[in-house]
Amino acid sequence: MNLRLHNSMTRRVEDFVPLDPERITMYVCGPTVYNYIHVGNARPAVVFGLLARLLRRHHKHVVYARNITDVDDKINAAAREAGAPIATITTRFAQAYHEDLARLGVDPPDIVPHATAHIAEIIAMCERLIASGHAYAAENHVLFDVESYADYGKLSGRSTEDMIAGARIDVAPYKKGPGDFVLWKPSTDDLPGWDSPWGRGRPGWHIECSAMAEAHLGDTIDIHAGGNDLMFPHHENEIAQSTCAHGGKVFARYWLHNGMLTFGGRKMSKSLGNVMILHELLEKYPPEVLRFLLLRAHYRQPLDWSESTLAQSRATLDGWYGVLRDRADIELAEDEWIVTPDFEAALCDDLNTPAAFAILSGLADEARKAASAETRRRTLAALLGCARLIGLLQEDPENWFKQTAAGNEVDADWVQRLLEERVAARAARDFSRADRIREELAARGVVIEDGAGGTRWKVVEPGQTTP
RNA sequence: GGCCUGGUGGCAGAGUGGUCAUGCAGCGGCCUGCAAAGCCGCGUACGCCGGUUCGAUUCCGACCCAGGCCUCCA
Repeated sequence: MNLRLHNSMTRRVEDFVPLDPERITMYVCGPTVYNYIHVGNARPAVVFGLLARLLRRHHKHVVYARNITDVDDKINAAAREAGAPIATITTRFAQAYHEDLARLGVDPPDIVPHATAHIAEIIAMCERLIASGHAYAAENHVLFDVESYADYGKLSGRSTEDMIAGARIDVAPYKKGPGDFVLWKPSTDDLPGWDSPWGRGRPGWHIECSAMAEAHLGDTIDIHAGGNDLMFPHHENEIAQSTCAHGGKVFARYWLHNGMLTFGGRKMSKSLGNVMILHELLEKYPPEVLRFLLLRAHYRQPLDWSESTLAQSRATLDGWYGVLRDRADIELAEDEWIVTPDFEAALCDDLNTPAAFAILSGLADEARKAASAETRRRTLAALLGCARLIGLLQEDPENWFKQTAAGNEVDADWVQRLLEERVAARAARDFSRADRIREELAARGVVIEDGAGGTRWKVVEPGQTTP
């Protein structure tokens, strides 16, 4: 495998060469757990989860950490609003996060560090940064001194002057420089807090990732990934903290950033209110449709979420499942499934999932049309193997076509009864009656197909929007 | 205003200096009692203007447009 990845730090696609081939380390920024996530938040988990899967195919020891940030002012606000303890909120939504992602076919990471379990490490890192002159305490805060780190701004491509020119930062009086950011801040009695050398307080936003990456993965990690909206200030600040806390050692060797999901042409974001909640989408759509849609565009590109793209995704998967259903006579054990070199090469080319799907379509085509039984068998094994790698076509083909959307429950016995009546009508050449039965089924979203082996049926989305 | 992406056929979406992406939708045909599914066939797509080149959608420059970051954000 020749894996190539786009490194945001250099802005180019580079060969991935691990620091230690015996232990590959990857850190992905996870959610702040104060509510259900929206699909946009699921994109990095899906995309970089796929990357982890790819890495594991060729490296014995991949250590993949994806954190849970469970201390944050938004959590405090959510807890107050719900009248519930903070831990109730964070536990509930962290669990929902893991469950919802599992349904999307995302493998759990090796390590899921929680910020509140690393307060000692956070405090220790603050102390080290103060001792080395990169941070200072002021009015019960600890702040990072941006001026002390010459490379500050390198990842996001901005200079300290640019940032000051932006001037939208509220400059607190205790800050030495306007760009300095908080590592530790004081807590009032009603807020969660921990004792520290600077009084009772809590960590600022960025320090937890630096502390957790260090604790679990080491000073220098291979891959650090997240949404491109985190490049500044979150990742920039992580780099500053970690690099300075580690005597100038490189923090992350490859920075990967996924593009944003858009909805109605705008970034899907909580502040704009144009979000689609993953938990709710999973009630309405087969999870593979959501997963496929998330992988249909290259991960660095923006991806628009719409009824149309959902319908197109469903239609494409229907086509592939149709092949599986028509080839159900071929017995293939899972260990006979294979991943073709071109499919893997597409994924290894900076996760070019659209190219990989083009290959999958070709395999589906061959599996259906191949003249020889041997070729059909081989291409079907490839279709299943490649699809499994990318996390699709894992459902039973018959069930796939009978999946119902919420509010469109179909009684299979009822369908069966009508189909039998229709068989009788057709045998009697009473076609008008047969057609009335078909229309009755169609009204409930059931489409029937007469074939050599009898009549089969499938459910389509009621009121499905035509792309 | 600064920094950064991107503008590809009806829609979605890869890619490339010189025959092909791919998917969805559509159209014609075969098949079917009729459909559906399947099969066969069908589309002078690369924002605009210049430049480089034998040749540019692909490289360079200007312009227009869209989006992202600069504030919490995947």
